[in-house]
Amino acid sequence: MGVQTTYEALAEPHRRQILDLLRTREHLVGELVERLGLSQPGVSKHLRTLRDVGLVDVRRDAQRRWYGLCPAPLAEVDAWLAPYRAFWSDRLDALDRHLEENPQ
Amino acid sequence: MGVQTTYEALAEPHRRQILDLLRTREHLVGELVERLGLSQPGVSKHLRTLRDVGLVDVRRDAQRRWYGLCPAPLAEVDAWLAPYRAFWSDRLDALDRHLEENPQ
DNA sequence: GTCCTAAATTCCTTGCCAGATATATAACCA
DNA sequence: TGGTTATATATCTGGCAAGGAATTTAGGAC
Repeated sequence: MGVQTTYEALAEPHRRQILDLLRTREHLVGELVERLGLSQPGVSKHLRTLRDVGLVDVRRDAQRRWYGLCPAPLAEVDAWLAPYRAFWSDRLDALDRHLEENPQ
Repeated sequence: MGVQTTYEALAEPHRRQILDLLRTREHLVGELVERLGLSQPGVSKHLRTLRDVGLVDVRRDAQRRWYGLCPAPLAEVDAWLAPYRAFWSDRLDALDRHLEENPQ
């Protein structure tokens, strides 16, 4: 139940922030709590959401849990974005041409 | 008020569907209503949301409104995604596994 | 003017999400 | 054993988003 798609998971700013942190290295829940300034249950709930959509995985270490990034679902978003990318790369090309043809 | 970020706008499947349709050509509200199977006010409200975050613009034509794509905000998402892209360019197999486990 | 069409806005309901507090689980240590 | 640490879950609440029906706005045709 609840958040089911990668897009929904990314809609929440704190969850994007968590992913940004996990991109550099694995983090403990407590570390994320400190960084985000949220309550511990709040962070745990976001991590649960991210895990449910496959953006994150857990490694147990005694009482601790190391959370790490699972980038695969982001590739799906990237694939959706792909046909749009042609759009603004075209426009940037047009801008480049315009600037070349109209030097300052 | 309401939806304020591109990410939130993209979280709603109907809105992504609208963008996909506008990618090919401009559309009238009525055309989108037919394609989406939503009520006319429902579609108008999604279009309002998309316009508020700058993903769409309108061209008036008598009583009609032609809606067109504004891809610029998607470039922002693409920029956020960029550092993650390095992750799966190494591991395209991870994407394959993910898509196999989550078929559409 | 009246009628018709296209789209936006208003109003209302329903459902769900984010957040906090409190409690539970579980592993370590003395 | 009891106490402490780390994290998860339960419960509650406020707010807001999505949807439809009804209404309003605005333009065009007659």
